Amino acid sequence: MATTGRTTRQGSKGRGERGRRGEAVRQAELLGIAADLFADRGYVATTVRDIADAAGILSGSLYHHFDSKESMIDEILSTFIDQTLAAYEGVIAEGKGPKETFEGLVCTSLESMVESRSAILIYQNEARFLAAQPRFSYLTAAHRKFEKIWTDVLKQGVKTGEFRDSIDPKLVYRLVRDTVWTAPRWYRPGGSLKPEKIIEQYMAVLVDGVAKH
Amino acid sequence: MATTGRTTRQGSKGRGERGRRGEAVRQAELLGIAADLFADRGYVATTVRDIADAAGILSGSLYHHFDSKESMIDEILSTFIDQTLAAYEGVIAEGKGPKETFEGLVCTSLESMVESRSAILIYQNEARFLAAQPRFSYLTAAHRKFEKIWTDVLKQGVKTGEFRDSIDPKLVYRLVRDTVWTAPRWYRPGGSLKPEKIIEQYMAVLVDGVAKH
DNA sequence: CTCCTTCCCAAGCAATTGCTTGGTAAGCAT
DNA sequence: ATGCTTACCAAGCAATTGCTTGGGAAGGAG
Repeated sequence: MATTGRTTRQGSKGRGERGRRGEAVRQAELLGIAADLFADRGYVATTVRDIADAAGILSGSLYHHFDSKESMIDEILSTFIDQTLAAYEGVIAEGKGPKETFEGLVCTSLESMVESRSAILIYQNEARFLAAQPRFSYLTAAHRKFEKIWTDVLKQGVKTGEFRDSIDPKLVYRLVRDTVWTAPRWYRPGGSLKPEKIIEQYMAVLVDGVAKH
Repeated sequence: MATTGRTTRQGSKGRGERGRRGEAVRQAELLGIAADLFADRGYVATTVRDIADAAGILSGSLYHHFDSKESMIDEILSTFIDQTLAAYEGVIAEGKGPKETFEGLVCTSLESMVESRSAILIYQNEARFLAAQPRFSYLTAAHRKFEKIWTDVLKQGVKTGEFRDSIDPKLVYRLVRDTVWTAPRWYRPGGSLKPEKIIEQYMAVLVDGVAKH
């Protein structure tokens, strides 16, 4: 096991590449690699050796940049949540009506699939298990903020009469949330199915349903 | 629970049975325990010792009933898929119109939350990773059957004019599927939120949307 | 040049993993 | 009593896990 032929790490690239760059840059690089692996193998199933291999270094070397495997997923998730929360608040800040705001939230969520696909997948797949640990209590907090943002918009829409008053905001929030956050599971970046098409269809169904009126 | 409720196999009918009837009962019992653990800790994160502990036996004793941990999840998933496929085909067999059939499929899927909650969660969380292995190729096959059933109904509805002709059957199928299969993540059996309420709200949104017409 | 820091390798450790082996107590039939 | 089967325990093994330690090569600063 110890005598794998992988000991010569630099492939085509020379040592010169190992020049001095910002630590933050290298960290972000490694986090991107880790996020991709966590996303398509699962966090527990991904070993630190997997991550190191994908990065072209040895597993021990990862610990020069990170305290632990856990702090990697921590960084990935907290960054994603900060971004998402900021994006949502940006939509709210536009001060439009409930229907347009609702559409804006759906749109924003689906759009983030392109640049945050891995993070969304990790959040969807692992957050539920991680949230039990104190370290990841911010996940539960974020969850509540998300819920408030969405349900407020739905309630407002019912009040103004734009949304049907028979809807249960909490339940509809869950439906919509599950819908938009699960799309990255089958969405393939760069595929023939464009995000715009998905947004159009999802928006149409969520707002008007599948039935003809 | 650990009471040795020995099955009285007095009849001893066919010799082919070889007295394995008690074994099937115990197996189902252990599978239920394993399914619950897989569902709320994840398959990889659940150890065979966890399962054995929950069952009140030692980990090695599990291997009297199962070849491997993998064959446990295999059994759980294949059983779930068979049940679901049968239920879907039952709805189709009623021979109703597209809208009622669509509603029947949504209803059936959500209803299965009650008795197959763990299995749905496992299917949602682990199938994507497992499907890569040849042993679990039936997951991909089932996936295709599900897709055909749903999209056929949607296409039929467009043809009869009950559904809007602007919908993309494949995309809408994904939306609906993700929606109904993700609900078990937050649904709590025995809670105050009844499945009927969820079904009613989900049906309303998916068919008619949130907007007032 | 020398010193210091950065970023990595080489080796390995303690714990945990899925699973195996050999044995045994209990039930039932002959 | 004898023999067979069932369902378990007790012990442990090989592999893998996250992580640690000690060192070494490279480059900027003095």
